[in-house]
Amino acid sequence: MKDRIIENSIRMFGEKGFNETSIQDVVDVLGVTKGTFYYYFTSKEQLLMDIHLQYIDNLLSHQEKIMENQEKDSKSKLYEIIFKLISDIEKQGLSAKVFFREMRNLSEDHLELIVPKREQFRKNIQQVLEDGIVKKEFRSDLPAEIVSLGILGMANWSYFWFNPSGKRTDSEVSGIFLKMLLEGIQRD
Amino acid sequence: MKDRIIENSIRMFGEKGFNETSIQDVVDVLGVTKGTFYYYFTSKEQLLMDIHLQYIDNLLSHQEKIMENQEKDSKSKLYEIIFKLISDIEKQGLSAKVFFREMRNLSEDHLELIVPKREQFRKNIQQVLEDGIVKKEFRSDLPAEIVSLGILGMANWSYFWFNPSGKRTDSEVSGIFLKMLLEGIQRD
Amino acid sequence: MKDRIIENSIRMFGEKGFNETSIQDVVDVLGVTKGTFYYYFTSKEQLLMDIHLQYIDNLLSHQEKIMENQEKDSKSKLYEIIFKLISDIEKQGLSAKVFFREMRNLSEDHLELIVPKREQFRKNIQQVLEDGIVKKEFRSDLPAEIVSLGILGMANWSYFWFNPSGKRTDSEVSGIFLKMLLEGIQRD
Amino acid sequence: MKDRIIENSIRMFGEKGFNETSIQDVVDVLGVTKGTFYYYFTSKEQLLMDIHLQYIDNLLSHQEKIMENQEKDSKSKLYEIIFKLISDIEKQGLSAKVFFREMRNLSEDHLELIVPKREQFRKNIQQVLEDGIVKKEFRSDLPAEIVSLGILGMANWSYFWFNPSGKRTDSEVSGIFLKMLLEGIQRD
DNA sequence: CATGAATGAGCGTTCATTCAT
DNA sequence: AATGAATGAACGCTCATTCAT
Repeated sequence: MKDRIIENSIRMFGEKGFNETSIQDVVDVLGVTKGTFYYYFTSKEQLLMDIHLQYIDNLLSHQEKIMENQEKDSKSKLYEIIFKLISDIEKQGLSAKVFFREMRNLSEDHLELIVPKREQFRKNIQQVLEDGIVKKEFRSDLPAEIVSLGILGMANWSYFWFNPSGKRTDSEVSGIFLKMLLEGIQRD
Repeated sequence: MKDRIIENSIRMFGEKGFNETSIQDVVDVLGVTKGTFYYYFTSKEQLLMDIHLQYIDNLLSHQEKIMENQEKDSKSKLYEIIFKLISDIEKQGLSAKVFFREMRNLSEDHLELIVPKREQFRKNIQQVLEDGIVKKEFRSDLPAEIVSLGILGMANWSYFWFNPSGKRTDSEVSGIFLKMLLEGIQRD
Repeated sequence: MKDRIIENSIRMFGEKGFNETSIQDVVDVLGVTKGTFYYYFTSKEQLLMDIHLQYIDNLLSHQEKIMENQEKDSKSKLYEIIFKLISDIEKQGLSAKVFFREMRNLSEDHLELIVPKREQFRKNIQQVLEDGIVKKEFRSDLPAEIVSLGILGMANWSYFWFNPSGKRTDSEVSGIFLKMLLEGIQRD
Repeated sequence: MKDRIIENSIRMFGEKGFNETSIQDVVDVLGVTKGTFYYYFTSKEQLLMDIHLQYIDNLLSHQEKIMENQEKDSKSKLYEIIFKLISDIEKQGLSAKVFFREMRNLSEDHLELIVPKREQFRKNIQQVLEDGIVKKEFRSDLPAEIVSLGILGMANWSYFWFNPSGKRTDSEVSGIFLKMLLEGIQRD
């Protein structure tokens, strides 16, 4: 039941928004009553926190699996991270939507748990960049921190416009973004 | 008074969010009553629309001034557009925050006015890219549409992290982003 | 201006209702501001009172003119009173609507002025009936008070259904009502 | 609780009017909170609709029982219908008051349900009249439609003046009205 | 005469939350 | 494990009224 509530509310929060979806809305769909909800969750915000944790933990563990791979070079890792972000829109787009849009509805206490994880995700990208600089794959005159933020922006922003059933696939978009990043758009 | 209400609510909407700020909150700060608010605005959403219009119209008119300039090459124009977006965070960062975060609270009717303007802003970036391709400043094998979205993402995302009083200035960040974009991060 | 306000509000109160019509609505149509309204009227209810007075005074004075006529018999007078009520729907239907529907919005003090006039109107009908009984025009075994109330009900109720541009004219309906009243609907 | 709310609001709407009675007023009397009200009703208007339905359905079913009776002649049926209307003032006078006065506060959608029922009630009276004409109980030269409206007016209007504890009983008044109707007030 | 700004009280409604059963 | 009744605080909004200018 707890899982059913989570699944359902991801869908509803993603489609209508957290504030726009009442607990009544959620339980109505499941055919149970509000009492049931409060048996499994201490508050609406707690549910939101669960969704956030589930999403960022999955993302982080996936990212770490990519990073641990010793055989791949930094470019490949970068590609895979970007691809993961963009392809996630297709696979668990609503979770992502909730994650990016509704974080501000978390309590201070919960934010203190989520923000570092989010920051960790960015730092991992920065790590990939710095590794690549050391391995002479990437140029060394651009600060990895700002570059990582630029990459994240590019990828995350796609949640606002990327349409999985549109004319470009996730791997196409990821490919274009990687080329931009690596080679630049300037004509040689 | 109307202007005072707008200024104040930009600040409050930016800091706490649109839904999290009640009209009572807004008027309390100004020391007036709710009646006064409704003397100047027909609804809370109308106020949000006013803020949106003010922001996007300013952005668009500035962008168009940049684009009209015949003497500058496409690279310079790209830099100026990116710089405008990032430096705006300093000057009217809260307006930007409201614009990027609260659009979903606009009514259908109002969205029909805002969305095309927002899209126009992106199309203008695409135009700069396409001009650059024709003038052989930019490579021609990357689709200008996706690239424009990547640029927008990079720049807009900075609203979530760019700190005007942090260790990097707006022009530094813009410069780094431009270098990334033009030359790529790959080592030659 | 005062008259223009009255005329206009009769129309608006009649069409939309007293509570449903705001002073703003009224002054908007006239192209003036609320301040102007309060220059001419001390309150919204005062305006309603003026409308009531104007209507009932006109009705009463007309009724008294009918009653004073020495040449007419009681039947004719009854017909004329009923006809006046029903034909008024055509000529000043909205005033009548306001009068019948919105009286409850008058203050206690104002009601004390209107109710006796309204009661006077009924008593005058009763008087016509009693005169007719004395003159042997009407049967004497029906209490004139209850009969007068029945007549009033029949006539006033027509405000809810009588349509001046419908298939029956005001004089037709008045004629039918008079026949009912005088001769009864029973077959001899 | 739902029934207690309905009963109470009939009384309050009847005494003060629908618009003049706030939900706060209603729940205060019951010693509960507004939340409770909205647990049982979706809106204030929904409550009004419930009251209307309850009233007209009771009236119609009673009327139909009268009409089905094969043993009674049309005159008796007419009497019983009039008597039902007038005696109802005693038994559920406030419901009637609400029904006659507050219908305009129903929504379009709800009106579409109530108006035909109200019209059905009048049509049933017309039917009794037409049956009586066929059976030669009533004269045939008066249009049954207008006569039915006159009868309804007479009876309904009594809600504005009939006082159950006054000097005339409901059956007295009904009797007088029936005599008026059948025999007319004219002296033979 | 008329305006325009402001008030303040009230209203219908929503909704997360509680709790006895 | 789940229900259903109830709470209470807040919210967006309306509107008759006031008053300095």
